[in-house]
Amino acid sequence: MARVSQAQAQQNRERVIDEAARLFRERGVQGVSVADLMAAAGLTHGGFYKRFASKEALVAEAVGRAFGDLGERLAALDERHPGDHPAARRELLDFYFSAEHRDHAGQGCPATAFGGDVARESPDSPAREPYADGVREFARWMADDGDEDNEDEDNEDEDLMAVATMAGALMLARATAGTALSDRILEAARRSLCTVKSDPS
Amino acid sequence: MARVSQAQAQQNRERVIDEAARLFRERGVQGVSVADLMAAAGLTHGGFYKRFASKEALVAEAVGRAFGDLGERLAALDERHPGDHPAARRELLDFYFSAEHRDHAGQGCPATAFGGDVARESPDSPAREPYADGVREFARWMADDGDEDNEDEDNEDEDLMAVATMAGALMLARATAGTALSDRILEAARRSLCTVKSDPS
DNA sequence: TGTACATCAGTGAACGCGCGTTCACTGATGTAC
DNA sequence: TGTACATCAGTGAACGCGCGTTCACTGATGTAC
Repeated sequence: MARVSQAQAQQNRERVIDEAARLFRERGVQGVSVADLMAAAGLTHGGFYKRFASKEALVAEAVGRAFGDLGERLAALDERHPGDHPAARRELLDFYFSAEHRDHAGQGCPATAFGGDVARESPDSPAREPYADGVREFARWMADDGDEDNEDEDNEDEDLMAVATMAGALMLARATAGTALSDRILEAARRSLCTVKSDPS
Repeated sequence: MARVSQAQAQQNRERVIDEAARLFRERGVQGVSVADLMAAAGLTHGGFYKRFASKEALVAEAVGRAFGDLGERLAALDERHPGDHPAARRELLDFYFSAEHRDHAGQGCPATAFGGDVARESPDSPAREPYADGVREFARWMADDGDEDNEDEDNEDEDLMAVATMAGALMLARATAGTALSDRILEAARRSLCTVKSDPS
């Protein structure tokens, strides 16, 4: 097992990014070593720097990948509820505030899972751009009322706040996991957000 | 400089906890070494294990300290607005969503700054209890309408959601710091929360 | 109040370990003819 | 289509470094008389 076809090499690179997107969300950027990542992708650590400039560069790609996966998931929700964005949003919120989501950060919301880590990256860290882009897109999806045109500023605010409340509630629920408070937070969030925007405005 | 009076020793211990509460919030638990902490407190790292069982044990004390400081701050706000809790809450929110608060996590909200780290601690980590206690107390302060008695369940939900929105907005603002989005998030949060509860219910 | 000595807070060197990163090497892949 | 060889994806050992933790030591503090 030494040289490998270009197609295989590209696949290997993608697999490393996928594993990074999962493991970084689950254990934090500092909680996963380069060797861990490469092993998770079925490789040895030595080849890492053939494909990535540094661990920091991979973090940026992992953030982009995680938000990309979220985008695909959101698009799939819209396809399952054609012409009924509020229904898609309701289904998202149902998952978002589930114990399942709280207990599996690795497949979950990147805004929450990467939030603390990106906040502490240096101001010019390459991870910041994909993170901000991802949050913007996420808020836009929450806002999107099909093709209606009530896109005033107050609405934008409201949808940013929906994302903030979602990320905050999920973070608090995870940090208090195992207590009754954690379940209360998830329930309160579901109640709060599912009633605010689920009726056509 | 070797042995030191018991009073001095106790003061030194407190100083280490204070520095931990500050540095852990600023750089994250994994971003600060035991040697860093002891140096910040003006000591050498060797003596650490005379006062603390482990770094993990100090994390728990630092979380408790940070929430304790928050509690004192909230009490001081109430004293500055006697009999007018909504005004105290308004003043808190004004600070909470300020650029100052976003840019100085070390002195800021522990629910936000410790959230990601505590979420990733093991289920039986000693940091979890002070964290959950702190969040409960914080939500209770947000709820407290002086001595009125509209403490029904919906209200509890509402105040948990206030804390979730605050923590989420602050985390997102920090992770997107340096972009226009960050300022928009803070402004939207201020607008959203300052109007919801500032009028007497 | 003064002396003798045990205690122990803090020091600094050391421990094993895992980190991010580098590099000489290997052998299948891709290519030139 | 077949052969000869350069390329380079992945390997595994090694690098310097900083981590959490331990420990023998020091000398001022606290205490017994």
